[in-house]
Amino acid sequence: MAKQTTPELIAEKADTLFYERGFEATSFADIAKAVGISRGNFYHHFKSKDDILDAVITRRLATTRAMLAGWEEDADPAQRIISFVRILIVNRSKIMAYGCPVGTLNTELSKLDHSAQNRASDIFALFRDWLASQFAALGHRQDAQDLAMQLLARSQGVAVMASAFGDEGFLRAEVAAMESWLAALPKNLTTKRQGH
Amino acid sequence: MAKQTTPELIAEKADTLFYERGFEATSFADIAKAVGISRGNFYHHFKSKDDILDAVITRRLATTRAMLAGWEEDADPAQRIISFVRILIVNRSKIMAYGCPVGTLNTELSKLDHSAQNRASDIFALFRDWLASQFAALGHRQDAQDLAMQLLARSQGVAVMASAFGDEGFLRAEVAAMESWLAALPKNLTTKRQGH
DNA sequence: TCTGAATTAGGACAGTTGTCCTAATTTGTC
DNA sequence: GACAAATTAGGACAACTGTCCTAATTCAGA
Repeated sequence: MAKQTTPELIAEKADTLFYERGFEATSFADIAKAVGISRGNFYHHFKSKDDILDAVITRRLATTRAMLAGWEEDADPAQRIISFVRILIVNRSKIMAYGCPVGTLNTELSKLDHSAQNRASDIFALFRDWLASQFAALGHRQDAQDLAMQLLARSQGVAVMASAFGDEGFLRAEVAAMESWLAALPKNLTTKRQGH
Repeated sequence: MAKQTTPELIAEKADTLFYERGFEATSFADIAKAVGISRGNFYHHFKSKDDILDAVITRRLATTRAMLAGWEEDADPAQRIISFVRILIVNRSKIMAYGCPVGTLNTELSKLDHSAQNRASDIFALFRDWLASQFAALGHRQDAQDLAMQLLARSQGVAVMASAFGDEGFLRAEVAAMESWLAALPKNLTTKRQGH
């Protein structure tokens, strides 16, 4: 593994802190402590806190792309979608403690009326477009985007409720229900054409 | 209308600010300005910011109970549930700007590891239990709680995505889909008994 | 080994935070 | 109208915020 530069290390630690505590609630002092550098040193790498947020979003866009690319190794689009659904299981501890990193960041930036909210929603757009292409590969050309948004929204709802109630059982039940829903979707509609 | 006491007025203005900006991002100065009283005056009514949060949650519990009671005037349980779903439409402007007040408060308090998060989730519990009793009245005795949680989660997912993308079309489409789902639910299962 | 650039630590800075105190004012009751 | 209680304004307080500066250190290339 290549050695991490200081800006990369700052972005990584800030990413975790912004997720676990929120953007506003995380101070420079918190990040400095996590990285192990002095507070005043930040401004050689980032000119403001918003700049760090920008780097964190860029980082999340990159890790999301990498994760989606990894799921592409599975030949079956249905299995790829199941990989997406199962991140709820894989990350269940963090999700029950802090919610979904993408959803909660978007929510916070909306409230702060922060200009970076548009870039944050691009992370959602990555998932949406990737899911839509999987649904399209399953033959759902007409409603690929709708199905993608539905699944994305449902995952968000699960994350919010599981975190609010600390209810792992609900999370697991909903993941199972989403997999059943996926299996029950009509397939091989490739040649079917619906009138406009 | 009875004249509002100062503590009530503080709780009302804080309620709005906590919703629109978040709990942490709202300062005493912000609330003081909204109420029109001096900053130092707070401590005669509330001994800390957490005390104000407590009053805000108490207020939200009360307004939620009142709203649910209002919906009870409709004789048809299915229509009552539709009243719930349609708050997404009624409050769409605020939801697209700030998300769901209940969900976003729970999310923020989770991240802050705040002791009031349990009380905040009680607001969700009010909705869940009320919805469950409506589903039970529709004949879904066995799975009333599950259906309530599903509908609650779906609403939360819609609020998160509609706010992230600023997508009113998605919000409206999902409300319509939830109403269709409700209409398609099997009814009059009152006499049916499933084992155990 | 020398030199210029990159990186660092530590602190100064003005502003804001939640909290608390005191003194003045208003209020309700006799 | 007098008086005790409730309520108010305004500011003090230490701690913390994001930002910025300067001087010391480390590093890379000749």
